[in-house]
Amino acid sequence: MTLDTSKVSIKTSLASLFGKNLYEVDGDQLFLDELSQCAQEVTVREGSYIFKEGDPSDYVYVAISGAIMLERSTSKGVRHVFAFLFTGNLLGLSEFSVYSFSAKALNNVTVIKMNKKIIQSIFDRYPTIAKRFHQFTTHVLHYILDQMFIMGQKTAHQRLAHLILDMAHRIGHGTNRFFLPMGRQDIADYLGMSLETTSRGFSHLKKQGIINIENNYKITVLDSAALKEFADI
Amino acid sequence: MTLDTSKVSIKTSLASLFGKNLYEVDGDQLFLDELSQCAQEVTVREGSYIFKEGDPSDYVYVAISGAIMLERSTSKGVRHVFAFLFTGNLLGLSEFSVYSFSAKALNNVTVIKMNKKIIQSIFDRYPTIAKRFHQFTTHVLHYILDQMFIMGQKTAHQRLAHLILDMAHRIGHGTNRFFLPMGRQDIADYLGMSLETTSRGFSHLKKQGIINIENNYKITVLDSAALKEFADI
DNA sequence: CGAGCCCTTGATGCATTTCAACGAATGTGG
DNA sequence: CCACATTCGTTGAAATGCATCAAGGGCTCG
Repeated sequence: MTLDTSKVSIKTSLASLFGKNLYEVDGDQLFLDELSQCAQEVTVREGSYIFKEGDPSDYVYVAISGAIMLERSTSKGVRHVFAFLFTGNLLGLSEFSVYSFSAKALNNVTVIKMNKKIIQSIFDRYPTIAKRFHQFTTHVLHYILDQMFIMGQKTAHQRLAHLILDMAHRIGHGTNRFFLPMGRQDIADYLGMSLETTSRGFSHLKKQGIINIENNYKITVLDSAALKEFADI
Repeated sequence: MTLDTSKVSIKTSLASLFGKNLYEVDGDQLFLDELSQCAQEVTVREGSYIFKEGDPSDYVYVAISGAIMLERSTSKGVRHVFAFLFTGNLLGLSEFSVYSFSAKALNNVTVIKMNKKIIQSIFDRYPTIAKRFHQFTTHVLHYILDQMFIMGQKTAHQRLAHLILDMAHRIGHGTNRFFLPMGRQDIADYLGMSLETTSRGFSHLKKQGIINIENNYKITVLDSAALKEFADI
């Protein structure tokens, strides 16, 4: 169980988690050495689960590459998608003994898998790292609050516009062309609408000349200002 | 700026925050002594704000009595209600420099007001307390996730049924009779629906014999099983 | 008693879901 | 390499849910 912390992809992901200048701070190299002892690089194939709702929450994960979907289902089979995660995002930070949702790989995914108990003990000895970690939790809280706001306030098409803007930002990193890793049904279950409404939303934005769609998944934002206006930001 | 930590109401609230056996743990009396130095009991009149969105987030609050509503407004005047808080709930745990929402007193409220910087320094010296505090953050996360799940749920009336069950649990504490501290508009802005739909939802549940309503605010759950069935849990 | 506030109820139109059919892309076996 | 099945997305039509507009009722307080 060792982790190559000199690998660029891993560096990038850890930096986005614990702070950009992680490798510059005094004593952090020690932390990284310890981390590499309790961490492990794992690949997960498209469609399979990193962990499932109800599994003992023994590990914390950091996404290195690929796209992950957090979902939960009711006993009656109704599904809800909580989030889409990408490089640098953290999974499984529950304080509870079991995960309260499942994490599904939308494509081939690599993650860093860290033993929660060991990482906890590391945190006890590196309070600066622990603080950064907990700051991350409140950032997540902040993000979810925004998401809740969107869920409550917007019409279905506006919510979709907001998702596209979010994806353009998180996947496209500023460029206006990106590849959606999830299907229409996933988006529908994320935004709380039907599959058909999602599809109509895409079609509508395309007809308006605001976005372009190739092959269902390849999206280009043609008029970013109009999209923002439409999303009512 | 001193706090009477022997007062029963304060004991109860702190216990619900930091753990039930707070007063029994070794060294925690010391923590409480320090806390009492940086904390203050404050009363807030009905309708006024404990803090507002954009205020510098210098304080953390714990609700002692009364009901609090967390809300946010867009530039265009659209309001969203994030949460209703009661005895023992924590407010203002943002890691950001300003609050990202406002906290309004729904009735006369008393809170413990704690200086964030001082409490932070206390946490540095009492890691056990700090850990409990951060655990609380993830509990909030958990709660909000549930809320998001409900927001994605099918019908408006189902969401309302969820809220009633939640209130029965949190205000009524198991009994089936409780007093709603918020108005129909607040509920509407919380569940992402119109005032009228909220009202119709209440009327519908009343006609079905599932709940009873006196004086608009006094609610009795007559058939808890039916209400759960309706909420589709 | 009247004003003001909040809640309720009704009517109407728009947004969204649901049902259903079709089309595009992908993969499989003959 | 071509039918065929399968999966996923699109589109249309009908039904339903919800918001909006509008009016009325009950409560509280001056």
